Amino acid sequence: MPANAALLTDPCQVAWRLLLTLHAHAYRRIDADLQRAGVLSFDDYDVLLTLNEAENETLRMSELAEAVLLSNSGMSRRVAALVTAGLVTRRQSEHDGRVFRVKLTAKGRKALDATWKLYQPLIDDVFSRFLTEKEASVMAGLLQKILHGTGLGRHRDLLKRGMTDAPK
Amino acid sequence: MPANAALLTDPCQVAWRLLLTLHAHAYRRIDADLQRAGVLSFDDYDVLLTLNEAENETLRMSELAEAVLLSNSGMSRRVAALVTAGLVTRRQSEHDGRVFRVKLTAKGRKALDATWKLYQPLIDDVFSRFLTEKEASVMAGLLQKILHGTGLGRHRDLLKRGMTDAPK
DNA sequence: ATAAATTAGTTGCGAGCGCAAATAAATTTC
DNA sequence: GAAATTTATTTGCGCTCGCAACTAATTTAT
Repeated sequence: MPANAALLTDPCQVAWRLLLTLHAHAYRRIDADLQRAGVLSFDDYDVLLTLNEAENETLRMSELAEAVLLSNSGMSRRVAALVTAGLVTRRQSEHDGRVFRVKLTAKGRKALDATWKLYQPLIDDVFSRFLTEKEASVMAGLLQKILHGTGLGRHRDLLKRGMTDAPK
Repeated sequence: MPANAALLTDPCQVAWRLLLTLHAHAYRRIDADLQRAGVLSFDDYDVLLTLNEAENETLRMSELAEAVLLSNSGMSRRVAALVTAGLVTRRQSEHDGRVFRVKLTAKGRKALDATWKLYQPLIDDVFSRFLTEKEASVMAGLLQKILHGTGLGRHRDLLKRGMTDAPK
């Protein structure tokens, strides 16, 4: 049984699989709790947070889609829902009629903060409280190293001096 | 901007978010590559791998669903598809007519191995190759610590002497 | 023994997603 | 400067999922 044996001996494989398992458990649990609390869904939170961190709190559809790893079509529908809910606005660019810029509304910012109040302790519940600050730093460093290595870590450079240079 | 500030300073929050980002990127990329190669999907692979690791290569529907974090209904449909594809069998228990046991077929085991041949280098591409063996061990240790802490790490105890005691 | 309650698994339904085709607005080509 | 190409975004369609309702099999209660 080659697959089995390799999994159990190689620490990389073990780490990879543990990462998958932890993500699955944590995501499911947090998403369920957020839904039960009646605040933003995990995925909507991600969109609004991305907007909140963006220059002027605006991004074009495609930028938003790429940032949260959603297809353009998926983002199109999701933004439509967020507009209906009054959490963002979506208006056509004046310079280029093809692009639509999405912007966080005051209500959206409020929803973001309200969700964060619940989200933060949930992260703690399933993740943070099992790590010392030092361990968390080590973990963050390793994750960042991997993300940076794949060439995909540039967009969301959260660590240290990450916020100073624009995503370009 | 409270949400923003907290994210950027607390290493736990940074680690958590990096984990989400890495998972999203890696999952998408691996899943796309597997699909392009025409082997098992990531999710089907997970089911078959779980069966492969199980005692006698059989599990009941609900055990399988819980192991891969899928709803019972979802597993019901997925197993139906796998049966059609000839990768597993599903037969009613003699002792208790309510339970159905799913079992890996020879063809299923073949598909598992074929997928693994492609899957392994993909894991390396997006994950393993950026870590030394020591770093991978550290990472695995931290992840395991968290999973164990949440009380959800017991089912899949991959590290060290994990395979000796049954899931109970 | 039979009715009520419990357990295992499956379907109806609505929601969200990605892919590919369609639309709309630039830009390039000739 | 009109036609062809390219770019940004939105719809059509089929797929998968989870929840709740359902069916079937077993256990418990009386």
